[in-house]
Amino acid sequence: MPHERMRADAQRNRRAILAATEELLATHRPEQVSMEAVAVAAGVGKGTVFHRFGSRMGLMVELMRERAQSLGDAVETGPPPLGPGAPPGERLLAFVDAVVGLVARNKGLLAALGHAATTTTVGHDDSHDAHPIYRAWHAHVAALIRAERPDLPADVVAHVLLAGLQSDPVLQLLSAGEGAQVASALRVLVVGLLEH
Amino acid sequence: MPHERMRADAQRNRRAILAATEELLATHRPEQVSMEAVAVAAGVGKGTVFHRFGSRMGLMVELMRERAQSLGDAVETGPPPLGPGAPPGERLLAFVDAVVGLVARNKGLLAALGHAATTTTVGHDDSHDAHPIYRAWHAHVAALIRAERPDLPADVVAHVLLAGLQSDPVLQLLSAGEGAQVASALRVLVVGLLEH
DNA sequence: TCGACAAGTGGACCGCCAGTCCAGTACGTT
DNA sequence: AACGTACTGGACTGGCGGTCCACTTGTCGA
Repeated sequence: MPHERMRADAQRNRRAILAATEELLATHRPEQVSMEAVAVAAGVGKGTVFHRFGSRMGLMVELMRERAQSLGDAVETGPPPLGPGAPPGERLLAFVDAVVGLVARNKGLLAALGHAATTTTVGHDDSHDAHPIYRAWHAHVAALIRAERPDLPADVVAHVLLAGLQSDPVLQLLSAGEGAQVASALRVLVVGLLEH
Repeated sequence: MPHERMRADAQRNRRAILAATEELLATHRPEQVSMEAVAVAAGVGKGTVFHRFGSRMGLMVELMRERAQSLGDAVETGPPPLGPGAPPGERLLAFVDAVVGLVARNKGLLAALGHAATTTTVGHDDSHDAHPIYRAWHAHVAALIRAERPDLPADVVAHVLLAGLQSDPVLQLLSAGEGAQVASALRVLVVGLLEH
């Protein structure tokens, strides 16, 4: 599991594959970034990609995890208002801004995750478990909402707020550089939520 | 274009295909409802399905259009609060309720639309134009928001609000019969929006 | 009533993709 | 140096959306 215990060539290929995926995602539409294309761009065989990441979903999640790492750290141990210490309302606003920024900076990746989620073979019965990053974000947002508005079904409200990050039209706004508008729209909704 | 001018057998097959799609969507996961499966279930050839609807997306949009017809009528010419006459705020709340109800009643269809959108070959350059039904809903919501809050970027806020209808986690809540919670969560957001 | 022609039909076919398989390769350990 | 194992690559599979075209069948004017 920890990358440090992997064979040197495996580590090298892991990095090459992640870098190639990033590169392709930055220059092509997500559904054009096939696993084979990634393998070719990384200079490895298709089997290697699947051996390492298991599936398209696994590859995308891993890439997303790297991108979301610093935000996760900031939320858990960083300084307020993102980190612990500030009142929940402020933390929520800060988180929304941060998350929109993160998604905007990685336009194609969220779309690719969504694409992978609907494309990936659904052989197993546990069907739809969202990717771990979404789960973490949702848990955080729901907890903050619950702290300010215990009267609301925080889980559901959190899902609705985060839905924008998976919606095609919003993703397109972000690609078009309208990240600031999306963030401010979300802020308006959150503020309205907090002010009873 | 008008279905009445079609040959009798073509009309019959059109209905059979739509009915079969509905049936399959109600009993299987959307990504398992392949065009071939639809053709078989309808008792026609694959070519007929494509001749009539052009693509997977076209089929799903057509089905959605039928389902959304009565809502569209109610909004344009029906009685308040859904139809014209009531203040924008009330119309917006009524519309949100109605739309959540509609989506809940057609669980699989929205997911299938989303799936079609990401799956469908993207040969042409006009890339992402959302399906007409989403466009209509968005225009309506944006207009109502603009009427109550001219200071906000109504388009963007409308996209964020409607995003829930395309988000997998929310769609799952709806499938689980939690439609009422989703509707109330959206109401809370809208109310917060309207109360400055 | 009938014949002709456009509209409708069906299913073989194409290219593409996620994911599998396994024979071969090369790293790290002793 | 020699060995076992984890890693590697690419041919292969199954299934998809969509195309093609020879064939059939409603429709409508004469």
